Amino acid sequence: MIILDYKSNKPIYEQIIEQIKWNVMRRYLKPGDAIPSVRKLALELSITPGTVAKAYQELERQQIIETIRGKGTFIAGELEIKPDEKKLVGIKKRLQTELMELTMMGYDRKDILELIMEIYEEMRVC
Amino acid sequence: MIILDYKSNKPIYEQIIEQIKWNVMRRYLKPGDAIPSVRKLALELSITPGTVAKAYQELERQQIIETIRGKGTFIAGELEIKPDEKKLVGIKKRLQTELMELTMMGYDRKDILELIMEIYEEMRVC
Amino acid sequence: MIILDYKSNKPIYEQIIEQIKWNVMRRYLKPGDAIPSVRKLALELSITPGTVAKAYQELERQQIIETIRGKGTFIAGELEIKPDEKKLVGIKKRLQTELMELTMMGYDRKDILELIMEIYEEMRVC
Amino acid sequence: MIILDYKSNKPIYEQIIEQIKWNVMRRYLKPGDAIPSVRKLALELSITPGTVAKAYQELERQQIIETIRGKGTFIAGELEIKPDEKKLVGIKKRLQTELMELTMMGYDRKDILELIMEIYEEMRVC
DNA sequence: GTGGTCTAGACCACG
DNA sequence: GTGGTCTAGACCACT
Repeated sequence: MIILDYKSNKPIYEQIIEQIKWNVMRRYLKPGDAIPSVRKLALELSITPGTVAKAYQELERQQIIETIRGKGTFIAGELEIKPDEKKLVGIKKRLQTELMELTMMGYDRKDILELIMEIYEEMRVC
Repeated sequence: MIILDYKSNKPIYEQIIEQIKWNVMRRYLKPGDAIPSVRKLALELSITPGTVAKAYQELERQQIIETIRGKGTFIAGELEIKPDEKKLVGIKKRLQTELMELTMMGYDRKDILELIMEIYEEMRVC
Repeated sequence: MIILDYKSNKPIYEQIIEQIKWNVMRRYLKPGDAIPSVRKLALELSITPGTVAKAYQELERQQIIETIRGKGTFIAGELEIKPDEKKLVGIKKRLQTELMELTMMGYDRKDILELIMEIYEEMRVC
Repeated sequence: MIILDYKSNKPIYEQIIEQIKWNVMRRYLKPGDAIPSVRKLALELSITPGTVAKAYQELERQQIIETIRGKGTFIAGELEIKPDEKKLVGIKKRLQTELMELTMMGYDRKDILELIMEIYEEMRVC
């Protein structure tokens, strides 16, 4: 199940990518599982097929899904967990920005760690 | 000193906002300090004054800076430190996204907390 | 329908903000209603899209409207109704100025209250 | 005594005009009373003489003060309280805008009248 | 199509 | 000198 937030600044297609990746990681979707066709998902989400197609293209580029012509789209074999230094640098930069905002809102070290823990737990449940 | 990354997807005016906030938080800029005029900073950064003005206006809206008509722009006296539920929700959402990315890269709870602490300490170095 | 007074000292973008707020308050625009696109309104009013965009961005910050990427702009679901101390101080200052002017024109307490009531009733006519 | 708010959007010279007019109306300044020279007031307020001069010019145009060459500047003879329809229309428009803002902040008829009364009483005291 | 960002100018009021 | 507003374009990402 994918839930979209149309008001978010995050593009719809990125939200789809993120949620499918998350489902794969949490093993709700396993290698070989079929995922809905572009049209079907587009209908389900009431968005244009182009947006879904864009998400699927990116997922295929990242080798998370595979499209088999005439058959459909499937979760790819195995996820590689490779430490990506470049990606980590980006994450750290963005985390730092958010931590700065929190600090300016009056959050101290304890508050921030508590918030992070809270978000982490919420995330594991969903 | 403000350094722009023209290749970043982050808008230039947001980069300016972030770096000025940063300088305020690290006490490089103190209440009452003047910041460069719109035109001067625009010249320095080789961008148009409009872009700098947009950044300054947003900073004023957030009460980080104050403009005095015909005089210039200055760091505001009191910093906010007011709880803003809406803003916090946005921050939490963005933090969750980053935490998800980390989890997908193999980070567990301990690793994440360590990373956050590391970023926090880097940030606090005054 | 928005009517601009080009001779007014009030900036065009503020006039747009005010009139849209006005229409929302009088229920001519209801939550979920679409408002004209930036370009369309700009054409209608014979102004540049940038000016309309500025008005829309301020309205979005005030959570009067919501923009959905690639779709358009809509009246927000919930209207604020949150006490904003800073904003109230500004309003009081401006009201005091007008009350002073009225007093200097010979209005006493009764006259002022009558005038306020008259303006209020005019405004409430839905 | 004149008190300036440098952070206000209201121009300094307008603040001076407003406060002198107010003092005249409240009879703290009576016809024939001398007011400080441009330079003296500028020194007192730590502003440039040009700004004071601008205020005095406007006050003279409105026949509230008179400049006698070589003698100084004085409060003019009698204030005419003439109902100025054009001015009243402007005041009503601005009052309506503020009332709209208050209504959108959740103020009802009673709240608004109370606020107006409160502002009116504060004004009479100062 | 939509809004968001940016450029390169201009004019204005203010001090 | 300062910031505020506006114009008339442009390019971009998203849907």
